Amino acid sequence: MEDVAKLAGVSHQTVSRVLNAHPNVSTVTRERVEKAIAELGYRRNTAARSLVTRRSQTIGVLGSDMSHYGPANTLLGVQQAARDKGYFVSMASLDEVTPAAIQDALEYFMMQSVDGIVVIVPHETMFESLSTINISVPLVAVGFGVDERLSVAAVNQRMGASLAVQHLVDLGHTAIAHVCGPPDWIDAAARIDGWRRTLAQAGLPDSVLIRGDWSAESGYRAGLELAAAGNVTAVFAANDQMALGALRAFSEAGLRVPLDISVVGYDDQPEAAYLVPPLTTVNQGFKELGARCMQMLLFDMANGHSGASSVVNPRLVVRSTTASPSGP
Amino acid sequence: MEDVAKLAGVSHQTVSRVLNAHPNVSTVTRERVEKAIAELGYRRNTAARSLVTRRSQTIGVLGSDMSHYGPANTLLGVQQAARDKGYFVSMASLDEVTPAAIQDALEYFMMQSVDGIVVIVPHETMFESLSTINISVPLVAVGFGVDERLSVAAVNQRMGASLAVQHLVDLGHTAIAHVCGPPDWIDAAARIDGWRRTLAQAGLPDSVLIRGDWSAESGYRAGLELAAAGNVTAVFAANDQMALGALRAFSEAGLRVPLDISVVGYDDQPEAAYLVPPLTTVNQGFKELGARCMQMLLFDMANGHSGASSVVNPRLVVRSTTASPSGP
DNA sequence: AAGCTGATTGTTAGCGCTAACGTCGGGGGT
DNA sequence: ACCCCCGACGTTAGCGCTAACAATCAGCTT
Repeated sequence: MEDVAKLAGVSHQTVSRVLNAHPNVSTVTRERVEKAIAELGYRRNTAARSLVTRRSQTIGVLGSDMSHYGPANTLLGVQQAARDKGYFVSMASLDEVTPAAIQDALEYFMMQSVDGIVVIVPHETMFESLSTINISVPLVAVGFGVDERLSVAAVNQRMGASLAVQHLVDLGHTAIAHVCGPPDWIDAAARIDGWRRTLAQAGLPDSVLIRGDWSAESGYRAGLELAAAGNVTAVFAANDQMALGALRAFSEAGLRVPLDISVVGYDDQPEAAYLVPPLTTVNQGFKELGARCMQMLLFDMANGHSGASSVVNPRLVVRSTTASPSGP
Repeated sequence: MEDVAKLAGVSHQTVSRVLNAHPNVSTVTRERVEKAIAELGYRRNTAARSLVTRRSQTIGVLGSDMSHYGPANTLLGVQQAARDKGYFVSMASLDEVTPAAIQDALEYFMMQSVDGIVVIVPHETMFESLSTINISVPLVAVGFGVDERLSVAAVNQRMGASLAVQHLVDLGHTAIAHVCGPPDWIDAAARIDGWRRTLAQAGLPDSVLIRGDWSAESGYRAGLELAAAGNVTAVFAANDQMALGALRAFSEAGLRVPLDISVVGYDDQPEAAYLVPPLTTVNQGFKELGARCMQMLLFDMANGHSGASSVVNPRLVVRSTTASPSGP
């Protein structure tokens, strides 16, 4: 930095002012300094800066289940948003979602003195752990229910489920099954709830609920089961993978989609549009979610813990796996 | 730190010595200091430490295609190894694998003054970019071919493919198709190569090669195609997803696995063991790969660029989708 | 007993940066 | 003409830590 100052014929402090976009620097000087910086390929030392500003410009992202579409994309969304805002992201991923592992990971982030933490661990267990653990930096949880002790950014899963189910109701379906995700997953529970409420609101009775595990395999099994029973005209699957499995099961069972049975997925994975037939599904907008996350975290970092929540609305994407039920 | 020193009745330097496990500290003093540290919940300031040691204890991990099993798990492996070695990991993921995006991400890491970089971008494009770009910290690339300009940690894909194909050859198969991954993916090319060489070594002619895109869908289509042609008794799929798709296609086509046709996958995803029938596949040992990566990076960080390479040997996992071909 | 050795501890000087304050000069009000 | 003010810089003092050196003392040797 001293070198830059010398080359530009100013003091190191003026260089600092230029770097920090301080107002009281004349245009001439600013340009001279910028030229010197470019010429020397100077980069400011993060450690020294952190030492005096007491901020690391780093946020920690705690994740789990990164092989799943949702968590993986949420991570990417957060990471991109952080980078856009000039933050670095440090990540730690949980092999097992236990209080001890969570504690360890948070301790790791504290060692690094991160400025804030984003938690992407969509399990009830995590929710419980967070209520007990007390951490000294702002923390935003992704995908949890609203809770005054926690700042939360989430996709409105109930609304997403509602969108899917209401779409089927509007088409005239009255028997709408749900293939849900595994227990302990918060999103799975929320989607079940949304499915149930929407049926109730439409004055329809509860329908078949089959437990899956997010995998295409489990969707396939559920599809076979539904095809055999033959008592529904539509299925709402809690993710696209399971919808894919169900589609295949129906095709094997000789059921035509959407003529004989309608299918709605959830996630809008890139493949969804290229399935045969293209899958009607629910888009969650992970980029947006990541951006909201950073926004909340920045707010909490500036103003202290808010306990606020930011909810992203999912969007129904109608493709070709849904239609009105054919006559009985 | 001064507080800890005061509480322990020593100088701040002695506290520093204890923290850095310096030899010349008496046991009594060490214990007193440790007690004081515990009592005050003291954590040493990373920024100040970095400022003087000139190391950030952070490595940057550049990744792409994190929704795929391979890259995602490599990242997890590296991340875990880094944490074990006391390093923090900062990540940046590429939306698109272009020289500009790569350059940007590396620049981002330089701003953060990472101590080293791990690149998990399994594309030919990345390899080309790395040859031109010159970066001032040690860099280890994952999964690339050996190149003296680059330090590389990789799974021996050719061997993995060989293991799979040789297993089929040993069972007596003579017509072994390959469903490969998309172009530009280094691993896909290496597996094709391994398949081809092993056939040649066994004195067998080249067989059917069908291009997939890693998705179950593409494996399914390939499976249908192979079933229709009926000219092979075994299939080696370049990943488990495609093997899964092929299994389904064969089942639809009335081919019994492994009686009528054998299938070998690649990756050993957790689901592989639970498919029906359980899938014979190749395990890549991502944990090990991550550990090797860190080992090489640490070496290069200590001794300057080595251009060495560390190769992890994959392991064939024989389950129930492979058997000797039935008579003609 | 003086001197040397080595183990243990304390003292000092930065690492590179920013915040706070000091300085300087030129323009406007009286 | 005088003063004051304010914008545009420079100077100084740390942020919390570690490396290098200085100091101390016990246990030896000569």
